[in-house]
Amino acid sequence: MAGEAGASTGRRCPTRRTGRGQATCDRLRRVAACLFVARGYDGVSLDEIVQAAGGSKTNIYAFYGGKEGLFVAAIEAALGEVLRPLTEADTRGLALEEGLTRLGQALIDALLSPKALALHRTLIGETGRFPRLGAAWYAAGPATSQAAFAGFLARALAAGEDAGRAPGDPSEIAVLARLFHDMVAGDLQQRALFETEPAGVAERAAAVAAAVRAVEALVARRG
Amino acid sequence: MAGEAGASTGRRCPTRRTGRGQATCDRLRRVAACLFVARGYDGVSLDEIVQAAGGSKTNIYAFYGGKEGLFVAAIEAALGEVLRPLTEADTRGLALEEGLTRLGQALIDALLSPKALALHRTLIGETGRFPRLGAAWYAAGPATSQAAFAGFLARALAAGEDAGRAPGDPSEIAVLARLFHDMVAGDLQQRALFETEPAGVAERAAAVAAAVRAVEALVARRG
DNA sequence: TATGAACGATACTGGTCGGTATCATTTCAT
DNA sequence: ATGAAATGATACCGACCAGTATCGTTCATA
Repeated sequence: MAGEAGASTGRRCPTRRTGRGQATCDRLRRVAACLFVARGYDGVSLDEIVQAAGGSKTNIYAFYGGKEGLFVAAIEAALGEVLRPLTEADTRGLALEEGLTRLGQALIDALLSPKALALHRTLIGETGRFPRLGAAWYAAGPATSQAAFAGFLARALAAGEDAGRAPGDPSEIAVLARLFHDMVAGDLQQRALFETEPAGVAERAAAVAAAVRAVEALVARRG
Repeated sequence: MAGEAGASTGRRCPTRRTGRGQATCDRLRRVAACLFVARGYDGVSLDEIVQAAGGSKTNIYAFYGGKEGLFVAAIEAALGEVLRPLTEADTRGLALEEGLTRLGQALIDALLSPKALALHRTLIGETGRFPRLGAAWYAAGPATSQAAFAGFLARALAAGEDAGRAPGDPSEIAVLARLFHDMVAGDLQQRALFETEPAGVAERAAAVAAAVRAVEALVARRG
């Protein structure tokens, strides 16, 4: 409910923010993001954030309207960074197998990173209290990855060796992208989230390879 | 740390539990399961559980050793029930497509049920505090489903129309089962967990159908 | 039925936390 | 420079909560 708007009572949102104020505001958000991601909403107290970031609780109410506003701002800022390596991967000119393998590796490495796992855990627990954040996570996560896969698939299938075939219905490509995403991420992510140790390099590579082989089989069989 | 053992201090664990006591013990666990699953560990107070279930806080310490013990007992009891319809599904004698479709439907319906979603959300948030529960969830969830798929695949491939082929390496079948599981559950489960409305019947059926088609393509191509 | 253990209700304790109030200090526009 | 606004530090309030203590009531067994 509370964004960056002013608090209901007490200190008003400043109309003329100081340079120092802006720095404190940013510092609070960064520190809060670390702590919230690591230990969840209820696991972190405002006093702890203030102690680690400097400033005072007064700032939190002036800048973010309260604990909930700070949480939303901190998480939203952290969301975009998780899949950065995937969206920035350059796959132009790569053949189907090579490009999918590279994208799949980037995805699984991003998803199994400690930060992504912690963010996932924190967000899923707070989707009830902050529905907007849940939707934002899906958009910045699975939806973004699938779009990246679909973009590459469309190019690779249009320009591939079997270019004589149908160029690939967009919806068919979207399904393919979704299946690939799920085959790469599904099980390894679940295990990383619920068990203690995430999968090692070999297991990740094997999962990606299996998913790539499956997509190739689907492509070869498509009519 | 605390199972059903006695509390560290205060009232000791009774050596001769009364009939009424047993009933209260069960009622506490059932009510606690509902509340914990719905609102998480921190979201429920002992007073609330006691008020809803009858009995008194004293029982919680006598029977379960404290809040953590009650949480573990309640969640563990709830774990086994989620995938009941999947493990009880009878697929003997069914062909590949029909059996996979039935199993896939059972899986997705179980995973998207409100109870399973709430349990998933609660557990994932508490995996840090209760690692044992996270592992138990994976074992009772994905691992169980995959085993069910693998069992059916082994039978179907051995007895199928193309029985003349290799009977199917067990590890190959396990990979196939994992891929099928992930293709059925992955995206729809993510969306249900993070967005507000779970997918409808049509979308579920489409996801299952796509996964079944993919498995058929893989089976046809295997060598 | 008598008796000791198990159980239920309730109040209390020590601690934590979100949010507010207060006041001293710093910043910046004039 | 100067004063009004912004910021920092701190104390405080009310609410909540896990866990304990106490005592009256109920049950099971002998």
